[in-house]
Amino acid sequence: MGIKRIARLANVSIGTVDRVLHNRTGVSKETEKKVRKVIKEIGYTKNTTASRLKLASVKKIKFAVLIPETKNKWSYWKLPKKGIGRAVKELMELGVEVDYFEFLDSSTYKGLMDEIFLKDYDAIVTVAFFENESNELLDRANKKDIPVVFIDTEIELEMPANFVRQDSYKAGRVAGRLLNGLVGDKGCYFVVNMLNDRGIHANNVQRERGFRKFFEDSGQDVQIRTINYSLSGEFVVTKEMETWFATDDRKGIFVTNSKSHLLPRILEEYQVKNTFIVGFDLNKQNLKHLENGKIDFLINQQPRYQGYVAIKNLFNYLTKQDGSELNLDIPVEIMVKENIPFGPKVFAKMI
Amino acid sequence: MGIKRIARLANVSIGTVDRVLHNRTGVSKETEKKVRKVIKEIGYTKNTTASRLKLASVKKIKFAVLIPETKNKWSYWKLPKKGIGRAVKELMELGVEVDYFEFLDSSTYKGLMDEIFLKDYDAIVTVAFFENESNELLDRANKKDIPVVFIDTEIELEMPANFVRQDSYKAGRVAGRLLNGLVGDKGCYFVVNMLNDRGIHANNVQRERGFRKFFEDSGQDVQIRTINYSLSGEFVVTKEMETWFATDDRKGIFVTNSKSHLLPRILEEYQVKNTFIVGFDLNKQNLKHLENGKIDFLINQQPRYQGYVAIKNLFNYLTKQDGSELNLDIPVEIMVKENIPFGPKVFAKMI
DNA sequence: CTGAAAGCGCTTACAG
DNA sequence: CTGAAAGCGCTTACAG
Repeated sequence: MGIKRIARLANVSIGTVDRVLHNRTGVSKETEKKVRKVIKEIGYTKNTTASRLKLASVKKIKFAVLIPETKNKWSYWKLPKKGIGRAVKELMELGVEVDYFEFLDSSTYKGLMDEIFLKDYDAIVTVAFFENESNELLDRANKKDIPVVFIDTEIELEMPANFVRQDSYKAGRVAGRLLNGLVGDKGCYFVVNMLNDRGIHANNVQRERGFRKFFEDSGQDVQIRTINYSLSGEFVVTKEMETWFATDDRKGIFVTNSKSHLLPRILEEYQVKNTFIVGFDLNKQNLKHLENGKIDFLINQQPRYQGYVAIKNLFNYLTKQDGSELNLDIPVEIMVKENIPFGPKVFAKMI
Repeated sequence: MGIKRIARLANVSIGTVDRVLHNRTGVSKETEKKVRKVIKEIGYTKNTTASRLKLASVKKIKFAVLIPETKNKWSYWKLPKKGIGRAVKELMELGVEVDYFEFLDSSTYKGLMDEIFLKDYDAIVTVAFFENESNELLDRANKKDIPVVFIDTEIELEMPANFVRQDSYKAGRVAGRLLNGLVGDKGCYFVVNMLNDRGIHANNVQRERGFRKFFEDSGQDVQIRTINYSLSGEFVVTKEMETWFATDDRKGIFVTNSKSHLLPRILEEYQVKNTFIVGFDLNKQNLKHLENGKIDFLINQQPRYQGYVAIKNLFNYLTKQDGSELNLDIPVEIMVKENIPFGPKVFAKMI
């Protein structure tokens, strides 16, 4: 069982077996053939644990993680980072290390990317926010044969890439289904996009597309209006919103990002009743409103799990050539008041 | 770093360090104290991988899995078994082995339990279907210091026990929330329990309790009627069902087990319209009806994941004394047509 | 082109 | 009560 057995059966030393297994030079055609035959016959598979035990001390596996800043107290990005941290901790004794690089905008992204390529990382986990920069990173990584996983957001790139993210289009369809169930087929629906300094996010665009497609496919005669708000500065109620509040009484609002918690207070102020809300992400404010019934559904992207699984799967790829899960579709998890997770136990699944 | 360093710092041999670490006898108080001090100072933690690498060859970790029969083509129990298989495969190179025992009823359960205790298993994964037998198993395991994890179903036992299962009461509440959103507060609701030979299942009872509690808590004036059907033999439409079909036009049906797929055909036959259905489990027939819109929501218990995580967490307990996750609350996963997983990728999460 | 030896961190069996 | 040696399966550095 193992390299020793192969060596014995093939009548060579374990050093030679190792050379064949790693496709290293310095083995005669003859010997190689002999060894490969035995490997195949006994159905050898490498003991990754033993391998890493040895390598942990001499050849670390180093991850570069390039994500948005997490300094902000309620930063969403704390969550994937947490998942990454947990994965790294689990793999620490197998010689895994990580460096974090946190960007602010496309320019800092570029600068940190340069820094990353100066050192020799074995794999990169990042976020595809900027098309040009993402393409550059992927290109440079490919040339150096460094695997990359993009988490959270999928955008179209020039080369095939690995994404661990929720399918935003699908999530939008799910939101359509949920609101439709509550509001009915004669309703008036609103899609609310909250924009930050960078403008609208790729995920939000896809979510709206999916939402609209849901109603299109179902052949229902519903009205859907989109409202874009800028979140730079104070959140103010515009004229557009006021007319919106005055629409007939069956309403469904789909907030395409994590800010759905901004709506209930405003709706109350304007005495808008019977309005259902679907939003994204289990942040504290959103959960509060799910709890008190002012938000009806939240969609969870399992951000912790995304980070965790990106590292784990890259590790499997690097150590076992198992790249089967470098692309991962995170399920669209539907949360209501009654199934929100509390306590560490439930969250354990998502890490 | 490691046992060697401790030995050097404490001026003893690694053998002695090992004795202290494993609380073995044959170390003088003096030496022990000295060694413990160093261990504490350098914040030593054992390298589990190295440990298992050695032990894999001399001391296997053997799991006994005692679950209902999986022979039946569509057996639900194939799923946890699959998850268990995957976990065992992942841990194989660390010396993990498993034996499966499949029972039919309480008597075969008892017989297989006896068989299990004849050999020396390191841990047991089973299902708490039979109160007496479960208590006996737990008691005997406790006496031999063998950890046990019950999956799928939680029942009250005489001693504290580990459960990896979905909270059925909570799942019932979720079902209430979902149907309520669709049917409204003046609706008439039905709870349908499908009984097999063993009578009603503990999970079904809890699901119904949660469902009813949801409406009680929400203070809504709704009618809820329970109908129990025996599934032994043919599924027939009873007089009771017929009166039920004739009730006013807003209807919600909560099927407390995996058989919700039996209803759509019957409702059609009796021309019952506008009736919403919530059921459990992503079996093929249920998914078909979710797809074609005849079932509105399905609740997933992540059976694969339950099996997987039971093994993984028992392994962590046995090798790292980490028993923090032997009790696990599997999230109540809400499925609609738009977020049903297809293909292996998505299911990867649940294994 | 090939082999023998040392070592990763831990465990065990044996010697004293 | 304590230590020295051998070994888990793999990798590396060196010798020939």
